[in-house]
Amino acid sequence: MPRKYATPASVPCAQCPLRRVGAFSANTPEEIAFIQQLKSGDIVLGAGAVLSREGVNIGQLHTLLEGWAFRFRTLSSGARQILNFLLPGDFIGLQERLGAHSSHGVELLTTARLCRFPAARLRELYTHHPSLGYDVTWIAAHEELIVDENLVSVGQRTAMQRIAMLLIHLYKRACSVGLQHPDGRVPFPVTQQHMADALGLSLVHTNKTLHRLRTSGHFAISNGMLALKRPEAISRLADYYARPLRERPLI
Amino acid sequence: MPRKYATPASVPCAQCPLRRVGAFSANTPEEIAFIQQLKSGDIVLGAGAVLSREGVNIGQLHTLLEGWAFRFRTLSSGARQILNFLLPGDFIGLQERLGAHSSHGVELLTTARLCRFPAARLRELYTHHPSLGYDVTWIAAHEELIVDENLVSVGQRTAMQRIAMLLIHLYKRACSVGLQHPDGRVPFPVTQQHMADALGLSLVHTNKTLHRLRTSGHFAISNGMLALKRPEAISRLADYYARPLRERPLI
DNA sequence: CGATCCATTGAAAGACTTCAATTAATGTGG
DNA sequence: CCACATTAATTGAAGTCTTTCAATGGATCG
Repeated sequence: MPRKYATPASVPCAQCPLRRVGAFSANTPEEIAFIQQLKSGDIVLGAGAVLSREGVNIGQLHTLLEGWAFRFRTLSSGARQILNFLLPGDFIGLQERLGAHSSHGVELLTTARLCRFPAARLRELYTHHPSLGYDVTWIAAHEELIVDENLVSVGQRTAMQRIAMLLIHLYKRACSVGLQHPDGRVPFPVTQQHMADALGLSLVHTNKTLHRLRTSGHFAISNGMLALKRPEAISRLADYYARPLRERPLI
Repeated sequence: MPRKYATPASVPCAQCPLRRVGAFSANTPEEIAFIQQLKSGDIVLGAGAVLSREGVNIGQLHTLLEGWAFRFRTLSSGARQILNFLLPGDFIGLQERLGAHSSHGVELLTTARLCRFPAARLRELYTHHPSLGYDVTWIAAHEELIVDENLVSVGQRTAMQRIAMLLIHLYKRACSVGLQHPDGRVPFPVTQQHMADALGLSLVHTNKTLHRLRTSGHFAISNGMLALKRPEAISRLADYYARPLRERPLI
């Protein structure tokens, strides 16, 4: 059930822990102060909570501070397509147009902490700090690239390749925001059903394919942690070319 | 071969024919004048021309004025995934980051006329006209929704549904920019190979499925024109819910 | 210690792909 | 304007990847 936890003390944006992981581009003190006053507060939601439903517009924008989530769409048959996974630093809600119904839902994979802004104030960002407006466009375009990548997988790769792709891709993304443990493992709160829904595969086939990949020593999952035994082999298998990671904006 | 036609006289933005079809939101004369001086000119390319290649950044942004195009990615196996189709009014190049390699290519389906801007000047839009910057974000987010829709099709719909979806979707989009003829038909410069590449299907299966849809009287294609005989039946088949069309920005 | 969620397996059925050719349509050059 | 070349559309048949059906095992939790 979507438990909403007591609102924790809101961390000041200037001290935002995300800004220390090095994945994000720096902002001026003025910009950070502006973001700060835009922010209406932090919220914490439990695993499985639905941040927003399909067809409903919550009028709020979020930045994921901690935890994982995903964007999805459901067909009338009940089939669900996961559009992309959301990790710390990701911005949520740009696709919702003011006053329009949202075409997708957002659900949390883990307990998560989010930073909240009223969507109605997004415009202020553009008028007061054009450079932040530019950043928001960057963020939107970047998320589209991730969806592109998923579409390529689902449309052109075999089940084995899709799974390899998902593993390596999420692994890299997790690492990029500092989630990697000293032993090289990263948290992996994704069930096989989630993987199936993201990759356009049945649960059964996902399980069997995953099993073969695991048996052949490509990866291991235990206690919700993912270890990639042979990253190069997985990358090759998935036909994955890592684009050099660049600093990205954080709002 | 990518023939580049002689550069035609550039149409002034204030007289842009696209602004008359009613699908686009109005801009102030100042905004239009600003866009005008940003524009480096019109170009016309022939069908099959490659506007930009995967891995290459052309440093140019375009608005498609006339004609059709598509964005795509190719795997090392040679398999190609069409990410989305581009129709008049669509903006091209937002996913390319300055200095970064492009992850996808753009190819023309028909002879097309495009309006060109230097990508390096995009920032000026935000500083001089924040509202246009906001529009650009809108455009990026909107294109993502279209890719989302494609991903849902490829991941969750049957071959029959995918094709129905593609037909109805492109039909509506073509209508929205005034391409509909009095008899209800719209131009349809998409080959079966393009459909297959967009839907993650083989050419053979695309052909056979298309054949069944045509035989059952759902649609007809002749002379590069598409007629939808029973739009409701196709929509139902595809599990397609049309979102109300709203005016969208044009840059 | 049930209840519930997630992972696992075997077997049968089916949707879609691949292979291989043929036919239709479109375009080019002489 | 016809002949030849090329691209696009069709069709049949065999093969396979993936799905669906049906159960079972494991882990977590109040």
